[in-house]
Amino acid sequence: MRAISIGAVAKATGVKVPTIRYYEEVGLLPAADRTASNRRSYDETTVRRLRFIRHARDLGFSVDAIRQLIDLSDQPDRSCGDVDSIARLHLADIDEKIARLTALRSEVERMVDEGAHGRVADCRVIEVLGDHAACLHETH
Amino acid sequence: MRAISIGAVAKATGVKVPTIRYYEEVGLLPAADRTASNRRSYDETTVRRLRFIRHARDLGFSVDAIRQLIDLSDQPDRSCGDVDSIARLHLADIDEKIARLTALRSEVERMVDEGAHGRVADCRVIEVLGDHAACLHETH
DNA sequence: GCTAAATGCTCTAGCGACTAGAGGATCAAG
DNA sequence: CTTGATCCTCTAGTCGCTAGAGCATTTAGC
Repeated sequence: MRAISIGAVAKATGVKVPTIRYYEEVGLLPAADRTASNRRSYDETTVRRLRFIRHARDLGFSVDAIRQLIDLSDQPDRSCGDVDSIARLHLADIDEKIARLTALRSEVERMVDEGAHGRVADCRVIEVLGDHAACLHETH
Repeated sequence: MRAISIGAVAKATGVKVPTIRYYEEVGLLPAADRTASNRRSYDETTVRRLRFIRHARDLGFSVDAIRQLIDLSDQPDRSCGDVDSIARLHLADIDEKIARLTALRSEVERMVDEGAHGRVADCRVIEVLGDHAACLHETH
């Protein structure tokens, strides 16, 4: 394996240099080997791990969830169940966010649909914001 | 108007005490009057304003957007157009978030639906995360 | 071989919207 | 008069980075 600089790793993975250092700091990446002049030196293993991390982040997994997934993927003989339940938890989380946003959306849309009147004094948006009773749902 | 303590305002609005102080700090609320012993002293005006703020926050408006809305609502003779466009911008923002989350959702669901195999070594979740090519969409 | 630009290093601070806690003053009820 | 609730300010932490200062080192062109 030949050595790769942090900049080259950044180019290869699309993860920015400071972000790579940050991932090291928070324990998503092991402390990198250093050259004689103290620069971080990587190999293909790190590039693969970073691609994994980036992909999981793109899918919205938290850094903490990714740490757990990495720990699990380092123990290939364990049951897949734990990995699966992390992913399912994340799915439930996404569902909740979508549901919440959809409820908000209808509320805000209703607000703007009631129309812009001439003056701020008659503005439905301001009025609705000031009076929770004007809302469809108790809980947004 | 009689004086209301910060705790009473918190109870009346559902906004926590430290959050009220924070809103003052960032300029959503004017600096409160103080009693002889330096405690914040409010009246009904603040309670109404805080309800407005809280409602807007519940609907996902940013503190910055709320600051603009408050400024506008203090000028009742202006056109309602600016208020309306803030709300419409927010609506577009919500739509974008929903679209993004929906795309993520399908990706993550597909991942967990491919099933938990016996060992982590065969786990589809780990595999998909490690290989972006296994995804439906180029951009999540 | 020399110089200048690029890249690397560490450290600190900032984003948004709070939340938590320390350490101290004051108030209200029994 | 004491006790507990409430209030004050200040600092630091949350999450996942991003930006910048102020250096050292490497690389490319000449």
